[in-house]
Amino acid sequence: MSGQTIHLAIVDDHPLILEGLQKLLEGAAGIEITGTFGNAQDCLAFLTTGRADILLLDITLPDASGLDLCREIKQISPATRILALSNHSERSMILQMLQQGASGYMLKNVAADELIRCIREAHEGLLTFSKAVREIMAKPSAAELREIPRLTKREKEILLLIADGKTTAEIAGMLHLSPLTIETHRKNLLQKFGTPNVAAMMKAALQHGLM
Amino acid sequence: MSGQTIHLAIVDDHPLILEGLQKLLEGAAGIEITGTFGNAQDCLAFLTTGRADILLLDITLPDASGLDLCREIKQISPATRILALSNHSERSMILQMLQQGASGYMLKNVAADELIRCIREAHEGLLTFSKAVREIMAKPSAAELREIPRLTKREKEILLLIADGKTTAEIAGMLHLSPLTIETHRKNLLQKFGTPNVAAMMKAALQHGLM
DNA sequence: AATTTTCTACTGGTTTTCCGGTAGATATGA
DNA sequence: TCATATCTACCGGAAAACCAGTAGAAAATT
Repeated sequence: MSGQTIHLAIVDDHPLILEGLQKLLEGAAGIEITGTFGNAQDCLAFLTTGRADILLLDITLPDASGLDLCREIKQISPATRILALSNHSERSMILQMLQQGASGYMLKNVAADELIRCIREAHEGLLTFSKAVREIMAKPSAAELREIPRLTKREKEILLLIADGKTTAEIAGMLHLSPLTIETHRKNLLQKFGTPNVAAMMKAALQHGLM
Repeated sequence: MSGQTIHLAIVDDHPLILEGLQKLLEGAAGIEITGTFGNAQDCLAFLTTGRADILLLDITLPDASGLDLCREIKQISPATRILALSNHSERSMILQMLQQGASGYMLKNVAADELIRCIREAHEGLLTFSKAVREIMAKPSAAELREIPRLTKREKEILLLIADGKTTAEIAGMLHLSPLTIETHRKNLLQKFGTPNVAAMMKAALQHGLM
């Protein structure tokens, strides 16, 4: 693999960005741009027959979100390594891209030499970020660490059972408690999360990493 | 910061690991081990008064999960950078640690020089992983990419509103549709996810990254 | 143009959740 | 020992979700 040509594809909705990246990379030894696309659909069409070792992927596209496209590409072309290239600098977005299978993330102000380094590292099968992204990721924001409901042991146990789709009656049977007891716990959980129903509570709990 | 002594704390439930790490690091210039703990509680007690620039954190502890401890430490001591040091090599676990605010992750078989490099990089405010972890992260498993329900545009729209805690009547009002239409969409969503109710559907949707 | 998919809306009913509380027993902490 | 927190259980009822379908219109695809 080392010494082989890296086949690179790029998706970005701005032609100027595509032009700029091509110019930036044309001097890079061992990197060949095999396709550039302005939207998700063209990229997907290319990948069903074409080949890309590395895909530089913007997150904001006209016909799909980069998150959805990332997940879809990893499904149809698992060997393609995806590097997000985006102006989105929120830590949560970076984590979501990783969750969708991306192998790395760079902000659009990345320098040429760093861009090339990241492309090479991704090609080597390594998770890779530009330095700016590594700094962002090492700094969880205050919002992300905002007060998360402190659940008692029993509450957490019941929350997990609710998440498994169990009804109040089922949970009562499993824990050998009265359904009215479970109803009280549910009520308390909704109050702790400040949510009107289970749907919103599940979202909050998962986003806070309580499950 | 560069040239300053790094105050390092370590949490692991195995005394032999604590001993081994101390031995491994005692020759490292600029790294001072300020505390070692065998459980979550002792570590938390230390951090309420003591100080650690970097915390090496095992995930399996006798009195708490490393995930919960990570989140809790970041809340009481946001400046402390946390590096997970674990035998857990699943990509999902790594992502969860990042979500709880960790600045990096290493497997326990990490070499001494790499361990020291990661400690230094974390101290510099950078996200950092051992090479083995970078390789794992760049390789989403097949299970993670398993078939995810394909939602229509309208279904996704309604799913997001459900996740925001809206009732059928509220969603109907917002979208100018009949509540009966929304009920049909809900039924179809439950069938696509194969879940008995909204709670389980929310869990599945979030874990698949559909939101 | 024909077919398929998506979206819309409906029936009549059952099940489940949510509401806004009260309150005693047990466990835990100071 | 005392205070606090957690867990347990209850009231009566309204609101909401879930069930198992049918079915036509519009949009999208072939």
